[in-house]
Amino acid sequence: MATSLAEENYLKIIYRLSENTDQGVSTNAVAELAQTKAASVTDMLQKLAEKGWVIYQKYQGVRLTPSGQKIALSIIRKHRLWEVFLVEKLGYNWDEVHEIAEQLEHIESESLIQKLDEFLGFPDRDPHGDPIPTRDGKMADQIYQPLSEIKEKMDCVLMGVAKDAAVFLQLLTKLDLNLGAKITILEINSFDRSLQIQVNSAAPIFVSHEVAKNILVKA
Amino acid sequence: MATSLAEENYLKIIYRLSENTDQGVSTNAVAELAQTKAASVTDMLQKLAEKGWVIYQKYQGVRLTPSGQKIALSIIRKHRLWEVFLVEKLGYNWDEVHEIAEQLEHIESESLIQKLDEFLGFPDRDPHGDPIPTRDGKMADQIYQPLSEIKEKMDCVLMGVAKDAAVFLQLLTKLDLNLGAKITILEINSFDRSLQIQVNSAAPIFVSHEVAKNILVKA
DNA sequence: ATAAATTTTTAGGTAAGACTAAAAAAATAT
DNA sequence: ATATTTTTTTAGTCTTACCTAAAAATTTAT
Repeated sequence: MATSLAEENYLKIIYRLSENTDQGVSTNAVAELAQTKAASVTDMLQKLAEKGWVIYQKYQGVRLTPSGQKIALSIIRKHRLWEVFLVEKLGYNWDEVHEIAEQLEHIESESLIQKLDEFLGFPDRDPHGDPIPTRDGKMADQIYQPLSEIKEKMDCVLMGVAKDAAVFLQLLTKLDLNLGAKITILEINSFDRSLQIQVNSAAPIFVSHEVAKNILVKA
Repeated sequence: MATSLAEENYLKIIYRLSENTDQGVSTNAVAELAQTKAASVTDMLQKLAEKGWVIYQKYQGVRLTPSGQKIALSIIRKHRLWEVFLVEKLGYNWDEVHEIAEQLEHIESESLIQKLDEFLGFPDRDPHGDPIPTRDGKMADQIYQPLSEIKEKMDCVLMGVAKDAAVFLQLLTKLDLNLGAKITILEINSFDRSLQIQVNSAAPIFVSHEVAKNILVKA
């Protein structure tokens, strides 16, 4: 069945909100991410339920059916492949690609995505370290852990981010915290849980707990 | 001012229909290309006129204003650059790219098109030989002439096509009539104006006047 | 020049996807 | 346990872009 742009965006949002919980996703949470009003969300959830892409019961939140999940994953796959293209082939920085990929993810062509995937050398992570779902709708787990959970004195490598807001990514870039950066944790301050770290053996810097939570590393 | 997808398509269609004539473009002609009804076209023309993109007077047809033309050319520029990408980088054939480019042409990002243009090596023709408008909205003339206008015994090179319907392009491909093919006109049959030609020095073949009209060559 | 045919426009409606305001249900606090 | 607050839903509109049917203008044919 055909999916409209609005429907695809809702499914993607519901998917994202479902990742952390096995509860139904609340109307308000969806409204916030969709940048719309709760009343509009209710409307749309009813429509998505009719089409069989979500399970929705009044006041009980919403969850994706297998077919809804499949659609969401195909949008995410397209989004992430296009991000790889934008960074690897067109030379964008990792903080610049999100908006453009939001548009490109809705282009409809099976063959296009297959050929793009091949052109990019079948990448399995996007420029933010997020796994790219496979063609048959399987997505690898996020195997990396937040920097905030690494112990003092340990070494690790920056493999991804848990948040791709441009302001956050720009901060990381400014601190030389790029994909693949070698990080040594010198000290964790118990007061505010901020970290003193060394990036690529340069002079030590401080990062807040909030930042560390959103940096994903391989120990 | 922002342009919706529908508006962009109308402007593009009006541009195309204006290319051959300096008359206003008729409502019906637009309706046919837009695959919609004349009444819907009238609605839209009034809206486009309010926005200052077309000059429209009841029963008098429509023509683009400079700002409307600028929008149309930017859509055409995007369409053709994406076609180059699809053929040159992703390995599509020239008869497969039109539909996908119809979607990609509406992606909105100045920087994306600049970077794409650069990535492709600043091409000035698309895979069908059509000129790509420049960033500031200038489009080179179609400098090639139809094969149907070349004299007997002359040699020429296939530089483009005047029609990009898939069935036509597939026929050309089957006849080995690809971009750059060397064509020698052996004979023009006065009865039906069909041509006997030789392609890349292979065995002679016949093509109809209709086909010859839509093949663009450099003498 | 008038009649017939065609094209174009107007009028009135529909569906998608958003909105506001008000009502209803659920969650939280006293 | 009841009152208050918050969340969610319903009801009623709006805009965009399309539709059909009928009216009006234009073009073509006689």
